[in-house]
Amino acid sequence: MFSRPTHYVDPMTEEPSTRDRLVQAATRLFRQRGYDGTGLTEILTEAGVPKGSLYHHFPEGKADLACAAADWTASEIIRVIDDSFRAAPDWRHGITTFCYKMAKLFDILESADACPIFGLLFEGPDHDRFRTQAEQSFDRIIAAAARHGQALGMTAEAAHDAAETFIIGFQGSWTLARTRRKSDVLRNLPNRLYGAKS
Amino acid sequence: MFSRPTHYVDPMTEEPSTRDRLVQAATRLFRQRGYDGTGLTEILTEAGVPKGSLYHHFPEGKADLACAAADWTASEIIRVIDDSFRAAPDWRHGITTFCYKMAKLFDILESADACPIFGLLFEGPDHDRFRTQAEQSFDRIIAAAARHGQALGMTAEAAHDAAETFIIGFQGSWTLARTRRKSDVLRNLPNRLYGAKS
DNA sequence: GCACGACTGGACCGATCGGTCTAGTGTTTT
DNA sequence: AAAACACTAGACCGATCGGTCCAGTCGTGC
Repeated sequence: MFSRPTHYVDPMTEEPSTRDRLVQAATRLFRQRGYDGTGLTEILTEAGVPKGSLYHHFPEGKADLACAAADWTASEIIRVIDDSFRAAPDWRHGITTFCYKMAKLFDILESADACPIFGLLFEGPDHDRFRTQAEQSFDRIIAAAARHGQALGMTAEAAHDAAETFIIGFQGSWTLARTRRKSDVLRNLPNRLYGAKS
Repeated sequence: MFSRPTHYVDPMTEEPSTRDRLVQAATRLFRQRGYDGTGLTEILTEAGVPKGSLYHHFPEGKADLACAAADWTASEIIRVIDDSFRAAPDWRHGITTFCYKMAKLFDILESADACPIFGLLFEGPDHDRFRTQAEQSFDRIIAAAARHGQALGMTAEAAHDAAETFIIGFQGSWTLARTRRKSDVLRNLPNRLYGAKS
């Protein structure tokens, strides 16, 4: 029997692993202050982890950590998408539920953070690595949404298109919502995309 | 007679003023690497300006410069919007022209830069100042687009709404175009928003 | 001429950056 | 018991960060 990989939360203990605490602290801070705006010490303090551990789990340091954070975020987003579509009778309902869920998150974050989805696209020295990472994460997210579209009767192509259009609109809406500090911009997105009246 | 304000380009000389060179270098670099990712020395080198001058023109330093850059960018965007609508027979034509112009810019920038419009929203220590600055700039841009909508027969409300929806879609499209390095995402935006076939 | 403000040029500063390195602590394997 | 390994702990490093300061250079008005 091979040992359980330590970078997942042990379901038996309450404590997330050191690695996970790093990833989650990093996710939060990168979203708030951006890649270059966040110092390693800040992340380490928030995670309650010494520097040595960071470079053990992420040999390439900050960039490595950022990619892990992006990956983790994408998975979280997909989870919310799946949740939103679970009981949705049609595409618009699923999208609307997702927007409302995210608007709630937006309010919790006090309108301060970057869009969780597109915050994946960090600037930074290693631009191309981040770009590639972001591209993959987006495609995962879009594919997840498209799957639900297909399950609701769309053709593969139509579903992919609808998912893409939605993610585009969502990203723009989040940013505008942030500058205005109004989560209703997010709740209004379905009306913008699919016509007034819900 | 009062002296000409030195922060505008003297139309008689070719040389942009020191202040303008700073703002333009800052605009370019902030767009490429973000606020925190750009060092002052980098900006100063690119602009060919010593540090003392920066703090003469922008007493509050980097933050001041960033706001000036955001303002300048907004004006440039509005200029492109006005250009795009100059000969447009209807809203969709104006928007389409704008998208094509920006797609061309996107290609020139080699897909590397952040969206010129929403790149205005810097992270940074002084978050609220930047947020306010971004909010005003967005409103200026949206108002500019809405004006053209009204001139083309929309009601004030409809025009504002259409402009807002478009800017939202544009921002999302730029980001997706960037991760995919495909400017066609921008050119396709009118089809997404207003239905296929141009 | 000379004084004065606007502006330039750049040395200098403490703080913080990301990253390295080594010592120490457990746990597992043999 | 001992060696091997996974991981923690944090002191330490040179580089670079944004910002300050002041001496020097103009152009202009008195």
